[in-house]
Amino acid sequence: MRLSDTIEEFIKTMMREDQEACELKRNELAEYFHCAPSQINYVLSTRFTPDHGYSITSQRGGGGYVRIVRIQASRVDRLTYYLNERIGDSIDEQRAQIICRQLKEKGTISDREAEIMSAAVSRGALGVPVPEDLKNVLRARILKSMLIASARQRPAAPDSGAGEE
Amino acid sequence: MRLSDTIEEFIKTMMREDQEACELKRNELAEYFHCAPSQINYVLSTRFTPDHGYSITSQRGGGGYVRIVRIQASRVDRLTYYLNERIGDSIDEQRAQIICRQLKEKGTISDREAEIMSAAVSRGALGVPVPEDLKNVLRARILKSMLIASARQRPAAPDSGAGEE
DNA sequence: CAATTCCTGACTTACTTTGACCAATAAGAG
DNA sequence: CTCTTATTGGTCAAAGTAAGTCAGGAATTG
Repeated sequence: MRLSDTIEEFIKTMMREDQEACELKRNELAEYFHCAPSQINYVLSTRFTPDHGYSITSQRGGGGYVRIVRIQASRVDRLTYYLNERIGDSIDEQRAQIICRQLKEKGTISDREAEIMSAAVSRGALGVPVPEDLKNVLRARILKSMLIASARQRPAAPDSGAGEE
Repeated sequence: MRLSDTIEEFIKTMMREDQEACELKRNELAEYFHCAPSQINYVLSTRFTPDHGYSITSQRGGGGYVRIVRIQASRVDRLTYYLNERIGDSIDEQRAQIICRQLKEKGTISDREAEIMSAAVSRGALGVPVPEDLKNVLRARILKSMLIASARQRPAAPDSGAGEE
């Protein structure tokens, strides 16, 4: 069995115990498996991607960590679909807006979230001197990042009024 | 857990008791946590800056102290302030992230929205071949667009744990 | 044997902690 | 009242800790 597979298993076992998230120390894990620390990154980047239903956050420096969060199973397929089929490496403004609207109508994201996402990929926001092609690449990256971030969290509560002040 | 985080927590707890302000003795606190006094300054300068919504005043010499005051402003003032002063025409990733976190703590945006905004201006999302300066200009434009979009909507419903940590 | 996947190490970036030295203030001495 | 001196807090740079990136070599697979 490959080391990567062993490490993958190990992490998934941790995951099973902690249910929806687990935290690990990259260097400790590397030492435990007698491998280079970057091996851990390899495993994470090949087996714990959003497509696989995971999202990673980390922190460097003293007390650093790597946190792996499981994306709810019910959302993985749809997320994968959006990330790969609908968005891909490049997307124009109009199609991006449509996606935001659809996600809102399906209740995947709230009205506010849809507005925020739309705004982030709007012509206005990206009105900076770079070629249109590049803007579309940017749109794709930004939109995907936002979707992954929203999938990582608990589902959107249908937003109603109320707030501070 | 990191010492800095522990100290941050400690101060925030003091803060909660005393409501909007608290006063501490730098050396006492350092001794209490068995650390260098300058560690306290580190915590203050990384977690209690005006950007984080706090203002610090201090006095040296006998009977010296450090006083931490929470800044509060109306929603409209805050939005104007954020748009013009804090973000401006260009902003780096870290500062953008702090703004998202602070808006969340203030309850202006939800946890999910904070994650989404953070993701939109993250290094990952903007990881495209353009010079760093331009990325910061983009960050500013994107973040401002999102803020304006969220302000146009009804206030965020606190979607989870809510409140500042 | 070509393509893919796996694994490593050198280099980079990010965050934390400490310590040596500096600056301000209060309190007491002259 | 002025001049020390003890008592605080501030600054900054260096060392410490930990994760990320990337190019390339090794192993596996078709």
